[in-house]
Amino acid sequence: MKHIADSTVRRLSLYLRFLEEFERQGHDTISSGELARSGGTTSAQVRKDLSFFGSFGKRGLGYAVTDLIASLRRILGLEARWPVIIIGAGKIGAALAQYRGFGVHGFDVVGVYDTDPARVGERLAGILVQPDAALEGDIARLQPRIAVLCIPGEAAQAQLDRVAKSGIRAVLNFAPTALSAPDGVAVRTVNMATELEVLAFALTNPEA
Amino acid sequence: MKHIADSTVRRLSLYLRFLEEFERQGHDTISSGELARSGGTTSAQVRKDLSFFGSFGKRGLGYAVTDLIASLRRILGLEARWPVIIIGAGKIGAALAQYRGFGVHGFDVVGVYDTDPARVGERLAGILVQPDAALEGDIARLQPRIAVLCIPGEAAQAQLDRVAKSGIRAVLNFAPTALSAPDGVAVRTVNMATELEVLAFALTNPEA
DNA sequence: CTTACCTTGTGAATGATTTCACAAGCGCCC
DNA sequence: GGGCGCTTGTGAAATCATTCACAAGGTAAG
Repeated sequence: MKHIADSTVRRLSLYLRFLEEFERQGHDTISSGELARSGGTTSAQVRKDLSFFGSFGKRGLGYAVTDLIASLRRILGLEARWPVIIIGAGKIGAALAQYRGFGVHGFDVVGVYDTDPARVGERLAGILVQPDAALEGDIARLQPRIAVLCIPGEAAQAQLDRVAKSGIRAVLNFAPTALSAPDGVAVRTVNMATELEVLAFALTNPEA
Repeated sequence: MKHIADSTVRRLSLYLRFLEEFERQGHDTISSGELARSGGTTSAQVRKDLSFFGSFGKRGLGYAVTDLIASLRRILGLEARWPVIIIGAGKIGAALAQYRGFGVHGFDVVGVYDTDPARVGERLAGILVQPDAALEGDIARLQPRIAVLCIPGEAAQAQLDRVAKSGIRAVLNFAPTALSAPDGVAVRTVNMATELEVLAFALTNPEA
């Protein structure tokens, strides 16, 4: 397959959000233009994004909402559910573990881990917090595909390397550090400081 | 000023993170190559990013760490502190309100708001949760420059429009919806579902 | 002072992404 | 069936971002 740009995949996910909303509102079909307006992009962009994966619309009519949802879910790899582990049961980790939107979108939290004995044994949304030492065994047993790191920056690289060694190939990092990703491991970092700084820049340079 | 790409600003923020770390480790100077290696980019990229704003290095020697930190902070608009309000004191809002990293990077949480009477009056990291109705008055009084939305998706657009009307020009959105930004308002959305879906796509299409 | 060695800053080249523009397809109505 | 209005899918063009490559400038040592 031709390489697909990250920006394209992000937009596909966004389109999926809107299509789900459109479906709830009872719409049967939608045009690239309507989808574009919801997502702040252009109709040509929508069509180009989809064209990388095939042809999903009917000329003159638009896209069948339900079919397009199914196609996008297949494209994004959401036909099966993805087991996820959360590493770190602090404020952010606990908030994520209890976030129901996770499950709605096809991701199941199958484990939560922490090094702090005071947190081990806590129950978060039906999951018992496990000791950090249980990680390798649980990865082998539960076969999670994605790890979410909710730990301090200084611990993040070590835990990334550790889960990578156990076979995890996708990591979502909330630690405020850039990580160097082991070969073949997809890492995405969500960094609050960076997001705020981009906003500060925008406020400081209104014209840029 | 020439328009600066979003990707450039994000990298500048990343460079700043590394430079702070380098400074702690006692380094006086750093070359574009070293900075690039830390941030997973190339030396030419580092130099090009900086060149949009001026000339900060010494040929043959590299960059003076402390000076470059100061320059980046000035470029990003971090010379003054930014007052921030958090709207929504649920799991995520409360976690953010208590996150110390906020303050470290020059952002001060000056208000937390919630519509739920049960949450109003709670104390989060020294801030009392205020009723939603106090929002307009507090914005006029406290002059926050950034609002962080930690509320359900269906409420997000309305609250965005509301704070925009009160004069807020930068919003960080944690609600799982794309928002249409009023004119002149910078909005950044952090969407967990999208991040996870990008990872699911990467796992499903290892070659893409 | 001169040479050897580094590293920056930056036009030019390349590569990637977005936008344009239009032929082709479909539904509907007469 | 033919014409009209609408919308897709897609090469080609334009724009935007990254990488290359090298002249210019600096340090250090002899």
